[in-house]
Amino acid sequence: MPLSLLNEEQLGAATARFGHNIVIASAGTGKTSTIVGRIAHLLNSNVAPEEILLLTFTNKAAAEMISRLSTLFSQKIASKIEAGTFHAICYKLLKRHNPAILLKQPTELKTLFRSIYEKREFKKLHYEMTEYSANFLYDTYSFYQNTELELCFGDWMYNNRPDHECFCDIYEDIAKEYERMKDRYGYINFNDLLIKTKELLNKEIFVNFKEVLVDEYQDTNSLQGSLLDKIEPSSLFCVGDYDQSIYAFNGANINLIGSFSKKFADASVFTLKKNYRSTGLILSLADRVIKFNDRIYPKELEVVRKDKPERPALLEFDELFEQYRSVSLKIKRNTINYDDVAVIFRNNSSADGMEASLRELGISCKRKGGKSFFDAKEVKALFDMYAFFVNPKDMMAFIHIFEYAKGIGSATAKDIFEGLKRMGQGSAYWGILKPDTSIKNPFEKRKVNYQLALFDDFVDLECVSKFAHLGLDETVLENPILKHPKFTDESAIFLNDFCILYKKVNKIKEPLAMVEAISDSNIYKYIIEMLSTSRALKKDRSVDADLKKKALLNIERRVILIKKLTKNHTDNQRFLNAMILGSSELSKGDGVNLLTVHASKGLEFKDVYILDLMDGRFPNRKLASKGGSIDEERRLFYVAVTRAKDRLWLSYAKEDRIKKLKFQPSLFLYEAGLKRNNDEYVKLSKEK
DNA sequence: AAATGAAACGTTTTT
DNA sequence: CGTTTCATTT
Repeated sequence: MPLSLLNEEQLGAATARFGHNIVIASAGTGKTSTIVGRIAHLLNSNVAPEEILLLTFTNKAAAEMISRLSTLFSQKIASKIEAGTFHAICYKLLKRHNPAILLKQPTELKTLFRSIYEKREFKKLHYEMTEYSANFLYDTYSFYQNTELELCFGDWMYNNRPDHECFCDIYEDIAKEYERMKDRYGYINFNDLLIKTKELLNKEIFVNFKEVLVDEYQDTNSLQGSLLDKIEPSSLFCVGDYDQSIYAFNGANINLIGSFSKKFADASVFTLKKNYRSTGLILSLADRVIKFNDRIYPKELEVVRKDKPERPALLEFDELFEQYRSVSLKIKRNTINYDDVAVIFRNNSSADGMEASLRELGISCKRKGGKSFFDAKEVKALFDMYAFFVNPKDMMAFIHIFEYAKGIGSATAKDIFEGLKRMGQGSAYWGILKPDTSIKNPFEKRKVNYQLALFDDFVDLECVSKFAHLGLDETVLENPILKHPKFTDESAIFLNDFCILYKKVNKIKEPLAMVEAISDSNIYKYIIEMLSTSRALKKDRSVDADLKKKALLNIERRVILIKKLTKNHTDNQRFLNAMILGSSELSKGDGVNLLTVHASKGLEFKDVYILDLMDGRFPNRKLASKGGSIDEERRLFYVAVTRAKDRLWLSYAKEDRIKKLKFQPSLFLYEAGLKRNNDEYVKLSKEK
């Protein structure tokens, strides 16, 4: 019985009556156990597993809790519980009602946004003002969608940035066209998952959950909050910690947790105070610092551990890389098991130096975040092909693939895609596999720029027979798409290889088989040949054979990793979706954990080293202008510190010799009482 | 419209 | 430092 393992305060929360319950759970107080206990209690009270919805911040967290439940109950019961992130759950629901949706990577839709943005003329209206960049506007729009529920984008922009009044209409218009374009292509992004689900709940669809549980409630944003309102469960069980709210940049609305008991008349508030994780000295350090923030709920942490603790230590260094090297050395000397160690930092930029230093000492480490992995061109290319094969409507994927063909850029690639669609009666799928050869001209007549007079309109199509000598596949041979004047022998072969692969993968349902088919194909080999060559280019434009070999090996390694990722996946669509929704959740190998503070959320380690505690870097003062606050930075510090179970080191360097920067110690080191120098402290405090 | 070469830039965090 | 964006050429 899991409930018997809970302490009194946890048990009280876990067995709370149906209704609106909020649990204020400080770091290390057994939040996860309480949620698991709560679900156990529900199941014991004859609530059916499919009547329970568990919303977590990461899919990993959801999987962990479900796995814990499956040991308590049966696997069969545990797997029936709806559990996942807001986004994952919404995706599931949407897909059920509209199977045609295509979830795309955020950067992908940014490209679409930019293409719309770039057609606008700002300067003609106001010479004296500079408009926001497409990038900034996209991010701002995304933030708007997560936080604003009433106003339209233009009005919201006007309220927030009145100096941009003259552009607000254009901004709004861009956003509207962006929405239209997404609709037209069937694309959706992360925000749309929530927005469209909300719309769905507004009309036809009802979901019926006896209880909805929300983990990490402090990081819920207004949009997610409104989604909860729409679901309107008869019983709501939210768990969070005000002091660990670190997602303001994503619209996390700290007021949701603060106003919970005002919003619901029947609300019960539970507080978990007993900390099992950390030593008293670590906790008192965390507590000293977080006390500088305003309190919403009173909070005293109770230290449960009575073992004799090691004092958290300050590490001071003259130079940035000396810090990384010394900390690495310290880890080597101090550590029995590298997996128990975490190195935590505010900015990802700290990771490279640290990783290099660890590697130098032969210490293995793992970094969270597949960002660089999924951004690699060879990975993108593979997944673009994958995406198109699974979903031939995906025009952007098609364009990206064909940009690799010599002489074909995005414009021609689009022509080809539209052409194939026409050849297949509206579906590129048939346009490739069974083109309608009776169509003489598959291309739209377009207005070309006659002023440049560079190219003719596509009135005079080339003859398909000019590729007869290439020995093309029968489906490609007669395909009128080859009439496009941009096709050369080389790009015709590219198309040919593409079609052959398409035919081959057409019936494949297994992700692993799919990845293998793609990576073994001629066309993929052609692409990685291009990539490795360009990576091995020297200044005099000759190819460094050694570098090229290395580049190919790197690519191969990534392909192997992709193959590994297909493990546990049996469905193409789901695999692809998981790659997008959980692209940052993979971490590989074992060894020291290198983590940003954000990534460390919810984790715990015996030994924790916090790096680069310099004013400007942590706290990151650049962010103040962008909606960040020193309070939020302080919460980040609090989260980082409370990851530590046994030992804690706080480290900073006085200078970056490479970038020629001098640093002051972080304000938080003073607040923690680790540094005493009143002049500096007063100065730093004033700056906030 | 695409390829090539030059310059700039950028480092906050996540689904 | 490596990638991304910009400008120039074909």
